[in-house]
Amino acid sequence: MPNPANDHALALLVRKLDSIAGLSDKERQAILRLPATTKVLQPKQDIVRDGDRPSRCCLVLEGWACRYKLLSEGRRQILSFHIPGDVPDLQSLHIHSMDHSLCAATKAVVAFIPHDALRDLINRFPNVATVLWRDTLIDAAVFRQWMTGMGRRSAYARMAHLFCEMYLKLEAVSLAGEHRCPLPLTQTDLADALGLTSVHVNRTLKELRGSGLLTLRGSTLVVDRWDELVQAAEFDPTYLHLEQRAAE
Amino acid sequence: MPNPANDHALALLVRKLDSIAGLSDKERQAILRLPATTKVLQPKQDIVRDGDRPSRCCLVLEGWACRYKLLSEGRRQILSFHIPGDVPDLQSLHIHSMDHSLCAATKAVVAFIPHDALRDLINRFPNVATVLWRDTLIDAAVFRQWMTGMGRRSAYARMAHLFCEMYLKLEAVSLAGEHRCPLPLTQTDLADALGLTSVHVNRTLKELRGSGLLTLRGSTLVVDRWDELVQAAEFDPTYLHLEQRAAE
DNA sequence: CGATAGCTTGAGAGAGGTCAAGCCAAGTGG
DNA sequence: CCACTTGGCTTGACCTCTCTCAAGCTATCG
Repeated sequence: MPNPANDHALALLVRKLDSIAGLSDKERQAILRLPATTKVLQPKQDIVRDGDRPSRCCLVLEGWACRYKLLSEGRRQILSFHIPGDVPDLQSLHIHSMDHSLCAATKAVVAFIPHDALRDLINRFPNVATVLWRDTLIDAAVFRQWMTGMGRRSAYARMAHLFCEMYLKLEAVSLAGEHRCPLPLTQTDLADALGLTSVHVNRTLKELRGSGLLTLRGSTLVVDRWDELVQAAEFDPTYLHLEQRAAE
Repeated sequence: MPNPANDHALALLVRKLDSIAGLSDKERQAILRLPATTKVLQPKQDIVRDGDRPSRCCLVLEGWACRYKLLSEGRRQILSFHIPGDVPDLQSLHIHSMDHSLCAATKAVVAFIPHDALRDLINRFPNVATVLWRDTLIDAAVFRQWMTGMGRRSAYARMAHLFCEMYLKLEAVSLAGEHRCPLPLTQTDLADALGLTSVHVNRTLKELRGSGLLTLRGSTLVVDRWDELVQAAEFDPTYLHLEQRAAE
Protein backbone atom coordinates (compact mmCIF):
# COMPACT_ATOMS: atom_id res chain seq x y z
CA MET A 1 0.00 0.00 0.00
CA PRO A 2 1.39 3.39 -0.97
CA ASN A 3 1.59 5.93 1.80
CA PRO A 4 2.79 9.53 1.83
CA ALA A 5 6.19 8.75 3.32
CA ASN A 6 6.91 6.11 0.71
CA ASP A 7 5.71 8.28 -2.09
CA HIS A 8 8.32 10.74 -1.12
CA ALA A 9 10.99 8.04 -0.90
CA LEU A 10 10.17 6.44 -4.21
CA ALA A 11 9.81 9.75 -5.98
CA LEU A 12 13.47 10.23 -5.21
CA LEU A 13 14.25 6.91 -6.89
CA VAL A 14 12.14 7.79 -9.92
CA ARG A 15 13.98 11.05 -10.26
CA LYS A 16 17.36 9.37 -10.04
CA LEU A 17 16.57 6.64 -12.57
CA ASP A 18 14.91 9.11 -14.86
CA SER A 19 18.09 11.15 -14.86
CA ILE A 20 20.09 8.05 -15.74
CA ALA A 21 18.16 7.04 -18.81
CA GLY A 22 14.58 8.28 -18.98
CA LEU A 23 11.43 6.43 -17.94
CA SER A 24 7.95 6.08 -19.38
CA ASP A 25 4.90 7.08 -17.36
CA LYS A 26 3.96 3.47 -16.72
CA GLU A 27 7.43 2.71 -15.46
CA ARG A 28 7.36 5.74 -13.21
CA GLN A 29 4.08 4.66 -11.72
CA ALA A 30 5.22 1.09 -11.21
CA ILE A 31 8.23 2.33 -9.29
CA LEU A 32 6.10 4.61 -7.15
CA ARG A 33 4.02 1.58 -6.25
CA LEU A 34 6.98 -0.41 -4.90
CA PRO A 35 6.70 -1.41 -1.26
CA ALA A 36 9.19 0.38 0.96
CA THR A 37 9.86 0.67 4.66
CA THR A 38 11.89 3.56 5.98
CA LYS A 39 14.35 3.61 8.82
CA VAL A 40 16.40 6.23 10.64
CA LEU A 41 20.06 5.38 11.21
CA GLN A 42 22.76 6.74 13.46
CA PRO A 43 26.25 7.52 12.12
CA LYS A 44 28.38 4.37 11.70
CA GLN A 45 25.36 2.11 11.98
CA ASP A 46 25.69 -0.82 9.60
CA ILE A 47 22.97 -1.47 7.05
CA VAL A 48 24.34 -4.72 5.63
CA ARG A 49 27.55 -6.49 6.52
CA ASP A 50 30.22 -8.35 4.63
CA GLY A 51 29.01 -11.92 4.24
CA ASP A 52 25.31 -11.14 4.60
CA ARG A 53 22.79 -12.39 2.06
CA PRO A 54 20.28 -9.56 2.00
CA SER A 55 16.76 -9.93 0.65
CA ARG A 56 16.17 -6.22 0.08
CA CYS A 57 17.90 -3.17 -1.33
CA CYS A 58 18.53 0.09 0.43
CA LEU A 59 17.61 3.47 -1.00
CA VAL A 60 19.27 6.46 0.64
CA LEU A 61 16.75 9.21 1.44
CA GLU A 62 18.65 11.59 3.70
CA GLY A 63 22.26 11.81 4.82
CA TRP A 64 25.21 9.89 3.41
CA ALA A 65 26.03 6.20 3.37
CA CYS A 66 29.29 4.48 2.53
CA ARG A 67 30.48 1.05 1.52
CA TYR A 68 33.66 -0.32 3.05
CA LYS A 69 35.83 -3.37 3.54
CA LEU A 70 37.68 -4.24 6.72
CA LEU A 71 41.11 -5.85 6.85
CA SER A 72 43.18 -7.08 9.76
CA GLU A 73 44.46 -4.64 12.40
CA GLY A 74 41.52 -2.31 11.97
CA ARG A 75 42.45 -1.20 8.48
CA ARG A 76 39.39 0.05 6.63
CA GLN A 77 38.92 0.93 2.98
CA ILE A 78 35.90 2.99 2.04
CA LEU A 79 34.78 2.02 -1.45
CA SER A 80 32.17 4.66 -2.20
CA PHE A 81 29.99 7.37 -0.75
CA HIS A 82 26.27 7.48 -1.38
CA ILE A 83 23.87 10.37 -1.28
CA PRO A 84 20.10 10.66 -1.40
CA GLY A 85 18.68 8.87 -4.43
CA ASP A 86 21.41 6.22 -4.52
CA VAL A 87 20.83 2.49 -4.08
CA PRO A 88 24.25 1.46 -2.79
CA ASP A 89 23.58 -2.26 -2.62
CA LEU A 90 21.77 -2.72 -5.90
CA GLN A 91 24.30 -5.40 -6.78
CA SER A 92 22.79 -7.63 -4.09
CA LEU A 93 19.94 -8.28 -6.49
CA HIS A 94 22.23 -10.53 -8.52
CA ILE A 95 25.23 -11.19 -6.30
CA HIS A 96 23.79 -12.90 -3.34
CA SER A 97 26.47 -12.62 -0.74
CA MET A 98 27.92 -9.26 0.24
CA ASP A 99 31.68 -8.87 -0.31
CA HIS A 100 31.73 -5.64 1.71
CA SER A 101 29.66 -3.72 4.24
CA LEU A 102 27.37 -0.73 3.95
CA CYS A 103 26.80 1.77 6.72
CA ALA A 104 25.42 5.21 7.42
CA ALA A 105 28.23 7.76 7.25
CA THR A 106 26.07 10.38 8.96
CA LYS A 107 22.70 10.34 10.64
CA ALA A 108 20.59 9.08 7.76
CA VAL A 109 17.19 7.95 6.59
CA VAL A 110 16.91 5.01 4.22
CA ALA A 111 14.12 3.01 2.61
CA PHE A 112 14.26 -0.74 2.14
CA ILE A 113 12.76 -2.30 -0.98
CA PRO A 114 12.37 -6.10 -1.10
CA HIS A 115 14.29 -7.94 -3.81
CA ASP A 116 11.09 -9.74 -4.78
CA ALA A 117 9.38 -6.50 -5.62
CA LEU A 118 12.35 -5.28 -7.61
CA ARG A 119 12.61 -8.55 -9.54
CA ASP A 120 8.95 -8.37 -10.35
CA LEU A 121 9.34 -4.78 -11.52
CA ILE A 122 12.27 -5.77 -13.72
CA ASN A 123 10.36 -8.65 -15.26
CA ARG A 124 7.45 -6.45 -16.14
CA PHE A 125 9.56 -3.54 -17.38
CA PRO A 126 12.75 -4.66 -19.13
CA ASN A 127 13.64 -1.03 -19.67
CA VAL A 128 13.80 -0.52 -15.92
CA ALA A 129 16.22 -3.43 -15.74
CA THR A 130 18.38 -1.66 -18.29
CA VAL A 131 18.34 1.54 -16.27
CA LEU A 132 19.25 -0.26 -13.07
CA TRP A 133 21.99 -2.19 -14.85
CA ARG A 134 23.28 1.08 -16.19
CA ASP A 135 23.31 2.49 -12.67
CA THR A 136 25.53 -0.36 -11.48
CA LEU A 137 27.81 0.25 -14.45
CA ILE A 138 28.25 3.89 -13.50
CA ASP A 139 29.02 2.70 -10.00
CA ALA A 140 31.81 0.59 -11.48
CA ALA A 141 33.08 3.56 -13.49
CA VAL A 142 33.52 5.43 -10.23
CA PHE A 143 35.45 2.49 -8.78
CA ARG A 144 37.79 2.64 -11.75
CA GLN A 145 38.36 6.30 -11.15
CA TRP A 146 39.11 5.76 -7.47
CA MET A 147 41.49 2.91 -8.33
CA THR A 148 43.34 5.15 -10.72
CA GLY A 149 43.60 7.76 -8.04
CA MET A 150 44.97 5.39 -5.42
CA GLY A 151 47.44 3.87 -7.83
CA ARG A 152 48.67 6.90 -9.70
CA ARG A 153 47.63 10.18 -8.12
CA SER A 154 49.28 12.03 -5.23
CA ALA A 155 47.34 12.51 -2.01
CA TYR A 156 46.77 16.12 -2.99
CA ALA A 157 45.36 15.32 -6.44
CA ARG A 158 43.35 12.40 -5.11
CA MET A 159 41.64 14.50 -2.50
CA ALA A 160 40.95 17.25 -5.02
CA HIS A 161 39.44 14.61 -7.28
CA LEU A 162 37.12 13.32 -4.59
CA PHE A 163 35.87 16.82 -3.88
CA CYS A 164 35.19 17.46 -7.57
CA GLU A 165 33.31 14.17 -7.81
CA MET A 166 31.16 14.66 -4.73
CA TYR A 167 30.35 18.22 -5.69
CA LEU A 168 29.05 17.19 -9.10
CA LYS A 169 27.11 14.22 -7.76
CA LEU A 170 25.42 16.44 -5.19
CA GLU A 171 24.74 19.15 -7.70
CA ALA A 172 23.03 16.62 -9.96
CA VAL A 173 20.42 16.02 -7.27
CA SER A 174 20.17 19.70 -6.31
CA LEU A 175 22.04 19.28 -3.05
CA ALA A 176 24.88 21.55 -4.12
CA GLY A 177 25.30 24.75 -6.05
CA GLU A 178 27.34 27.90 -6.30
CA HIS A 179 30.48 25.90 -5.55
CA ARG A 180 29.19 24.96 -2.15
CA CYS A 181 28.13 21.56 -0.89
CA PRO A 182 27.75 19.53 2.30
CA LEU A 183 30.66 17.29 3.17
CA PRO A 184 29.62 15.57 6.39
CA LEU A 185 32.72 13.40 6.73
CA THR A 186 35.38 13.18 9.39
CA GLN A 187 39.02 13.32 8.38
CA THR A 188 39.22 9.65 9.29
CA ASP A 189 36.47 8.90 6.77
CA LEU A 190 38.35 10.81 4.12
CA ALA A 191 41.52 8.94 5.01
CA ASP A 192 39.85 5.56 4.67
CA ALA A 193 38.35 6.57 1.34
CA LEU A 194 41.60 7.91 -0.05
CA GLY A 195 43.92 5.22 1.27
CA LEU A 196 45.73 7.65 3.58
CA THR A 197 46.08 8.22 7.32
CA SER A 198 43.98 10.85 9.01
CA VAL A 199 47.14 12.73 9.92
CA HIS A 200 48.11 13.01 6.30
CA VAL A 201 44.58 13.97 5.31
CA ASN A 202 44.81 16.80 7.78
CA ARG A 203 48.06 18.07 6.29
CA THR A 204 46.86 17.67 2.71
CA LEU A 205 43.68 19.53 3.53
CA LYS A 206 45.76 22.30 5.00
CA GLU A 207 47.72 22.44 1.76
CA LEU A 208 44.55 22.62 -0.34
CA ARG A 209 43.28 25.42 1.86
CA GLY A 210 46.66 27.08 1.73
CA SER A 211 46.69 27.22 -2.04
CA GLY A 212 43.30 28.91 -1.89
CA LEU A 213 41.42 26.21 -3.79
CA LEU A 214 38.80 25.56 -1.16
CA THR A 215 37.40 26.18 2.29
CA LEU A 216 36.17 23.36 4.49
CA ARG A 217 34.49 24.46 7.70
CA GLY A 218 32.05 22.52 9.77
CA SER A 219 30.59 20.12 7.28
CA THR A 220 30.51 22.46 4.35
CA LEU A 221 32.87 22.46 1.42
CA VAL A 222 33.26 25.68 -0.51
CA VAL A 223 35.25 25.44 -3.72
CA ASP A 224 36.88 28.80 -4.15
CA ARG A 225 38.68 28.03 -7.41
CA TRP A 226 36.87 25.30 -9.28
CA ASP A 227 39.02 25.37 -12.39
CA GLU A 228 42.23 25.05 -10.45
CA LEU A 229 40.79 22.26 -8.34
CA VAL A 230 39.81 20.39 -11.50
CA GLN A 231 43.25 20.92 -12.91
CA ALA A 232 45.05 19.77 -9.76
CA ALA A 233 42.90 16.63 -9.78
CA GLU A 234 43.14 16.00 -13.52
CA PHE A 235 39.40 15.69 -13.18
CA ASP A 236 37.25 14.78 -16.19
CA PRO A 237 33.57 14.38 -15.29
CA THR A 238 32.52 12.19 -18.21
CA TYR A 239 32.87 9.02 -16.16
CA LEU A 240 29.96 10.10 -13.98
CA HIS A 241 27.65 10.10 -17.01
CA LEU A 242 25.52 12.76 -15.38
CA GLU A 243 24.10 14.35 -18.47
CA GLN A 244 23.57 11.12 -20.27
CA ARG A 245 19.91 11.60 -20.78
CA ALA A 246 20.34 14.84 -22.61
CA ALA A 247 23.19 13.35 -24.62
CA GLU A 248 21.20 10.40 -25.95
CA MET B 1 25.90 -17.49 -40.54
CA PRO B 2 27.68 -19.76 -38.10
CA ASN B 3 31.07 -21.00 -39.12
CA PRO B 4 33.50 -23.35 -37.38
CA ALA B 5 35.76 -20.59 -36.09
CA ASN B 6 32.86 -18.69 -34.55
CA ASP B 7 31.37 -21.80 -33.07
CA HIS B 8 34.56 -22.24 -31.17
CA ALA B 9 34.57 -18.61 -30.09
CA LEU B 10 30.98 -18.55 -28.94
CA ALA B 11 31.23 -21.91 -27.22
CA LEU B 12 33.74 -20.22 -24.95
CA LEU B 13 31.21 -17.52 -24.15
CA VAL B 14 28.49 -20.08 -23.50
CA ARG B 15 30.76 -21.88 -21.11
CA LYS B 16 31.65 -18.72 -19.25
CA LEU B 17 28.06 -17.52 -18.89
CA ASP B 18 26.89 -20.96 -17.97
CA SER B 19 29.44 -21.03 -15.17
CA ILE B 20 28.16 -17.66 -13.94
CA ALA B 21 24.51 -18.58 -13.60
CA GLY B 22 23.33 -21.45 -15.76
CA LEU B 23 21.67 -21.29 -19.18
CA SER B 24 18.83 -23.14 -20.84
CA ASP B 25 19.37 -25.03 -24.10
CA LYS B 26 17.55 -22.39 -26.08
CA GLU B 27 19.69 -19.68 -24.59
CA ARG B 28 22.84 -21.65 -25.33
CA GLN B 29 21.83 -22.05 -28.93
CA ALA B 30 20.90 -18.41 -29.34
CA ILE B 31 24.32 -17.42 -28.08
CA LEU B 32 26.04 -19.83 -30.44
CA ARG B 33 24.16 -18.18 -33.29
CA LEU B 34 25.49 -14.71 -32.52
CA PRO B 35 27.47 -13.12 -35.32
CA ALA B 36 31.15 -12.76 -34.49
CA THR B 37 34.28 -11.74 -36.35
CA THR B 38 37.65 -12.75 -34.99
CA LYS B 39 40.88 -10.81 -35.04
CA VAL B 40 44.49 -11.46 -34.08
CA LEU B 41 46.17 -8.76 -32.02
CA GLN B 42 49.76 -7.94 -31.17
CA PRO B 43 50.83 -7.12 -27.62
CA LYS B 44 49.90 -3.55 -26.61
CA GLN B 45 47.55 -3.18 -29.53
CA ASP B 46 44.50 -1.19 -28.50
CA ILE B 47 41.04 -2.68 -28.96
CA VAL B 48 39.01 0.35 -27.88
CA ARG B 49 40.25 3.67 -26.60
CA ASP B 50 39.19 6.08 -23.92
CA GLY B 51 36.52 8.31 -25.44
CA ASP B 52 35.45 5.86 -28.15
CA ARG B 53 31.79 4.98 -28.63
CA PRO B 54 32.03 1.36 -29.70
CA SER B 55 29.21 -0.50 -31.47
CA ARG B 56 30.42 -3.97 -30.59
CA CYS B 57 31.78 -5.95 -27.66
CA CYS B 58 35.01 -7.87 -27.52
CA LEU B 59 35.27 -11.48 -26.39
CA VAL B 60 38.76 -12.68 -25.51
CA LEU B 61 39.56 -16.04 -27.13
CA GLU B 62 43.29 -16.45 -26.62
CA GLY B 63 45.91 -14.51 -24.70
CA TRP B 64 45.29 -11.77 -22.15
CA ALA B 65 43.75 -8.31 -22.46
CA CYS B 66 43.79 -5.45 -20.00
CA ARG B 67 41.87 -2.27 -19.37
CA TYR B 68 43.76 0.87 -18.40
CA LYS B 69 43.58 4.60 -17.93
CA LEU B 70 46.28 7.06 -18.87
CA LEU B 71 47.16 10.18 -16.88
CA SER B 72 49.59 12.97 -17.60
CA GLU B 73 53.33 12.29 -17.77
CA GLY B 74 52.87 8.76 -19.03
CA ARG B 75 51.32 7.46 -15.82
CA ARG B 76 49.20 4.40 -16.50
CA GLN B 77 46.82 2.51 -14.25
CA ILE B 78 45.79 -0.96 -15.30
CA LEU B 79 42.24 -1.62 -14.09
CA SER B 80 41.84 -5.31 -14.82
CA PHE B 81 43.25 -8.29 -16.65
CA HIS B 82 41.12 -10.44 -18.90
CA ILE B 83 41.54 -14.03 -19.96
CA PRO B 84 39.81 -16.24 -22.53
CA GLY B 85 36.05 -16.23 -22.04
CA ASP B 86 35.92 -12.68 -20.69
CA VAL B 87 34.06 -9.81 -22.33
CA PRO B 88 36.06 -6.88 -20.95
CA ASP B 89 33.97 -4.13 -22.50
CA LEU B 90 30.52 -5.49 -21.79
CA GLN B 91 29.69 -2.22 -20.07
CA SER B 92 29.79 -0.48 -23.46
CA LEU B 93 26.36 -1.98 -24.14
CA HIS B 94 24.85 0.53 -21.72
CA ILE B 95 27.53 3.15 -21.16
CA HIS B 96 28.11 4.55 -24.54
CA SER B 97 31.38 6.35 -24.22
CA MET B 98 34.49 4.57 -22.96
CA ASP B 99 36.06 6.03 -19.82
CA HIS B 100 39.19 3.91 -20.26
CA SER B 101 41.02 1.91 -22.91
CA LEU B 102 41.26 -1.80 -23.63
CA CYS B 103 44.27 -3.45 -25.19
CA ALA B 104 45.88 -6.81 -25.77
CA ALA B 105 48.37 -7.50 -22.98
CA THR B 106 49.92 -10.34 -24.98
CA LYS B 107 49.53 -11.60 -28.50
CA ALA B 108 45.83 -12.38 -28.48
CA VAL B 109 42.82 -13.48 -30.46
CA VAL B 110 39.49 -11.80 -29.87
CA ALA B 111 36.00 -11.99 -31.35
CA PHE B 112 33.81 -8.96 -31.90
CA ILE B 113 30.06 -9.22 -31.36
CA PRO B 114 27.86 -6.33 -32.53
CA HIS B 115 25.87 -4.52 -29.86
CA ASP B 116 22.75 -4.89 -32.00
CA ALA B 117 23.00 -8.66 -31.88
CA LEU B 118 23.57 -8.63 -28.12
CA ARG B 119 20.65 -6.29 -27.52
CA ASP B 120 18.42 -8.51 -29.60
CA LEU B 121 19.59 -11.55 -27.64
CA ILE B 122 18.88 -9.79 -24.36
CA ASN B 123 15.40 -8.78 -25.46
CA ARG B 124 14.52 -12.31 -26.43
CA PHE B 125 16.09 -13.93 -23.37
CA PRO B 126 15.77 -11.83 -20.22
CA ASN B 127 17.65 -14.48 -18.31
CA VAL B 128 20.70 -13.87 -20.51
CA ALA B 129 20.47 -10.21 -19.61
CA THR B 130 20.56 -11.20 -15.96
CA VAL B 131 23.63 -13.33 -16.49
CA LEU B 132 25.46 -10.60 -18.36
CA TRP B 133 24.46 -8.05 -15.73
CA ARG B 134 25.77 -10.42 -13.10
CA ASP B 135 29.04 -10.68 -14.99
CA THR B 136 29.48 -6.91 -14.89
CA LEU B 137 28.72 -6.98 -11.16
CA ILE B 138 31.47 -9.50 -10.55
CA ASP B 139 33.75 -7.25 -12.56
CA ALA B 140 32.90 -4.47 -10.12
CA ALA B 141 33.56 -6.76 -7.15
CA VAL B 142 37.09 -7.25 -8.48
CA PHE B 143 37.53 -3.49 -8.76
CA ARG B 144 36.55 -3.16 -5.11
CA GLN B 145 39.13 -5.72 -4.17
CA TRP B 146 41.85 -3.97 -6.15
CA MET B 147 40.90 -0.63 -4.58
CA THR B 148 41.18 -2.12 -1.15
CA GLY B 149 44.59 -3.46 -2.05
CA MET B 150 45.89 -0.16 -3.35
CA GLY B 151 44.54 1.75 -0.40
CA ARG B 152 45.30 -0.56 2.45
CA ARG B 153 47.65 -3.41 1.52
CA SER B 154 51.45 -3.32 1.31
CA ALA B 155 53.11 -3.91 -2.05
CA TYR B 156 53.97 -7.43 -0.92
CA ALA B 157 50.42 -8.36 0.08
CA ARG B 158 48.94 -6.66 -2.94
CA MET B 159 51.09 -8.62 -5.33
CA ALA B 160 50.36 -11.86 -3.51
CA HIS B 161 46.68 -11.02 -3.80
CA LEU B 162 46.86 -10.47 -7.53
CA PHE B 163 48.56 -13.82 -8.01
CA CYS B 164 45.93 -15.62 -5.96
CA GLU B 165 43.20 -13.95 -7.97
CA MET B 166 44.65 -14.68 -11.38
CA TYR B 167 45.40 -18.26 -10.46
CA LEU B 168 41.80 -18.93 -9.46
CA LYS B 169 40.35 -17.14 -12.46
CA LEU B 170 42.53 -19.20 -14.78
CA GLU B 171 41.79 -22.40 -12.95
CA ALA B 172 38.06 -21.76 -13.37
CA VAL B 173 38.47 -21.93 -17.13
CA SER B 174 40.92 -24.85 -17.02
CA LEU B 175 43.92 -22.73 -17.87
CA ALA B 176 45.65 -23.41 -14.58
CA GLY B 177 46.08 -26.29 -12.23
CA GLU B 178 48.46 -27.90 -9.78
CA HIS B 179 49.45 -24.49 -8.50
CA ARG B 180 50.84 -23.51 -11.87
CA CYS B 181 49.52 -20.95 -14.31
CA PRO B 182 50.60 -18.68 -17.14
CA LEU B 183 51.43 -15.12 -16.18
CA PRO B 184 52.38 -13.43 -19.44
CA LEU B 185 52.98 -9.98 -17.98
CA THR B 186 56.02 -7.78 -17.84
CA GLN B 187 57.08 -6.28 -14.55
CA THR B 188 55.97 -2.94 -15.93
CA ASP B 189 52.48 -4.35 -16.47
CA LEU B 190 52.42 -5.62 -12.92
CA ALA B 191 53.60 -2.24 -11.70
CA ASP B 192 50.83 -0.40 -13.52
CA ALA B 193 48.25 -2.83 -12.19
CA LEU B 194 49.46 -2.60 -8.60
CA GLY B 195 50.13 1.12 -8.47
CA LEU B 196 53.89 0.63 -8.06
CA THR B 197 57.02 1.26 -10.10
CA SER B 198 58.60 -1.56 -12.04
CA VAL B 199 61.71 -1.27 -9.87
CA HIS B 200 59.70 -1.90 -6.76
CA VAL B 201 57.82 -4.74 -8.42
CA ASN B 202 61.14 -6.35 -9.13
CA ARG B 203 62.25 -6.08 -5.53
CA THR B 204 58.92 -7.25 -4.15
CA LEU B 205 58.96 -10.21 -6.49
CA LYS B 206 62.40 -11.05 -5.25
CA GLU B 207 61.07 -10.97 -1.72
CA LEU B 208 58.16 -13.27 -2.58
CA ARG B 209 60.57 -15.68 -4.21
CA GLY B 210 62.92 -15.33 -1.28
CA SER B 211 60.29 -16.36 1.22
CA GLY B 212 59.66 -19.45 -0.88
CA LEU B 213 56.04 -18.68 -1.68
CA LEU B 214 56.35 -18.82 -5.45
CA THR B 215 58.51 -19.20 -8.52
CA LEU B 216 58.08 -16.97 -11.55
CA ARG B 217 60.16 -17.92 -14.52
CA GLY B 218 59.51 -17.06 -18.13
CA SER B 219 55.80 -16.46 -18.19
CA THR B 220 54.84 -19.16 -15.76
CA LEU B 221 53.85 -18.68 -12.17
CA VAL B 222 54.29 -21.60 -9.82
CA VAL B 223 52.79 -21.19 -6.37
CA ASP B 224 54.96 -23.23 -4.07
CA ARG B 225 53.06 -22.49 -0.87
CA TRP B 226 49.46 -21.64 -1.64
CA ASP B 227 48.27 -21.35 1.94
CA GLU B 228 51.02 -18.97 2.92
CA LEU B 229 50.43 -16.89 -0.21
CA VAL B 230 46.74 -16.65 0.65
CA GLN B 231 47.62 -15.65 4.17
CA ALA B 232 50.13 -13.02 3.14
CA ALA B 233 47.53 -11.54 0.81
CA GLU B 234 44.60 -11.82 3.24
CA PHE B 235 42.94 -13.40 0.24
CA ASP B 236 39.31 -14.51 0.42
CA PRO B 237 38.04 -15.84 -2.91
CA THR B 238 34.32 -15.32 -2.33
CA TYR B 239 34.34 -12.00 -4.21
CA LEU B 240 35.09 -13.85 -7.44
CA HIS B 241 31.83 -15.80 -7.15
CA LEU B 242 33.35 -18.65 -9.07
CA GLU B 243 31.24 -21.47 -7.69
CA GLN B 244 28.04 -19.56 -7.75
CA ARG B 245 26.19 -21.97 -9.96
CA ALA B 246 26.73 -24.85 -7.60
CA ALA B 247 25.90 -22.64 -4.65
CA GLU B 248 22.51 -21.55 -5.93
C1' DC C 1 75.80 -8.91 -34.36
C1' DG C 2 73.91 -4.64 -33.05
C1' DA C 3 69.37 -3.13 -31.27
C1' DT C 4 65.75 -3.40 -28.28
C1' DA C 5 62.82 -4.83 -24.44
C1' DG C 6 62.86 -6.52 -20.17
C1' DC C 7 65.19 -7.70 -15.74
C1' DT C 8 68.28 -6.61 -11.79
C1' DT C 9 70.70 -3.88 -8.48
C1' DG C 10 72.63 0.22 -5.89
C1' DA C 11 72.42 4.85 -3.85
C1' DG C 12 69.90 8.57 -2.51
C1' DA C 13 65.45 11.08 -1.92
C1' DG C 14 60.70 11.95 -0.83
C1' DA C 15 55.82 11.11 0.02
C1' DG C 16 53.28 9.50 3.37
C1' DG C 17 53.15 6.72 7.87
C1' DT C 18 53.77 6.32 13.06
C1' DC C 19 53.74 7.92 17.53
C1' DA C 20 52.69 11.28 20.69
C1' DA C 21 50.89 15.35 22.59
C1' DG C 22 47.79 19.19 22.94
C1' DC C 23 43.56 21.55 21.67
C1' DC C 24 38.66 22.40 21.06
C1' DA C 25 33.64 21.67 20.94
C1' DA C 26 29.84 19.00 22.22
C1' DG C 27 27.69 16.20 25.14
C1' DT C 28 26.58 14.10 29.95
C1' DG C 29 25.98 13.52 34.51
C1' DG C 30 26.30 15.01 39.30
C1' DC D 1 26.24 25.00 35.96
C1' DC D 2 30.42 23.11 36.09
C1' DA D 3 33.68 19.00 36.07
C1' DC D 4 34.54 15.32 33.04
C1' DT D 5 34.54 12.53 29.02
C1' DT D 6 34.70 11.86 24.23
C1' DG D 7 35.42 12.42 19.32
C1' DG D 8 37.59 14.96 16.16
C1' DC D 9 41.23 18.30 14.63
C1' DT D 10 46.06 19.97 14.56
C1' DT D 11 50.96 19.82 14.89
C1' DG D 12 55.85 18.15 15.66
C1' DA D 13 59.51 14.74 15.34
C1' DC D 14 60.98 10.84 13.41
C1' DC D 15 60.80 6.82 10.44
C1' DT D 16 60.07 3.76 6.35
C1' DC D 17 58.12 2.21 2.27
C1' DT D 18 58.32 3.18 -2.16
C1' DC D 19 60.16 6.22 -5.82
C1' DT D 20 63.86 8.21 -8.78
C1' DC D 21 67.84 8.01 -11.28
C1' DA D 22 71.32 5.40 -13.14
C1' DA D 23 73.93 1.66 -14.63
C1' DG D 24 74.73 -2.97 -16.07
C1' DC D 25 72.97 -7.39 -17.50
C1' DT D 26 70.40 -10.87 -20.47
C1' DA D 27 67.69 -12.73 -23.99
C1' DT D 28 65.51 -12.28 -28.27
C1' DC D 29 65.21 -10.86 -33.01
C1' DG D 30 65.81 -8.90 -37.56
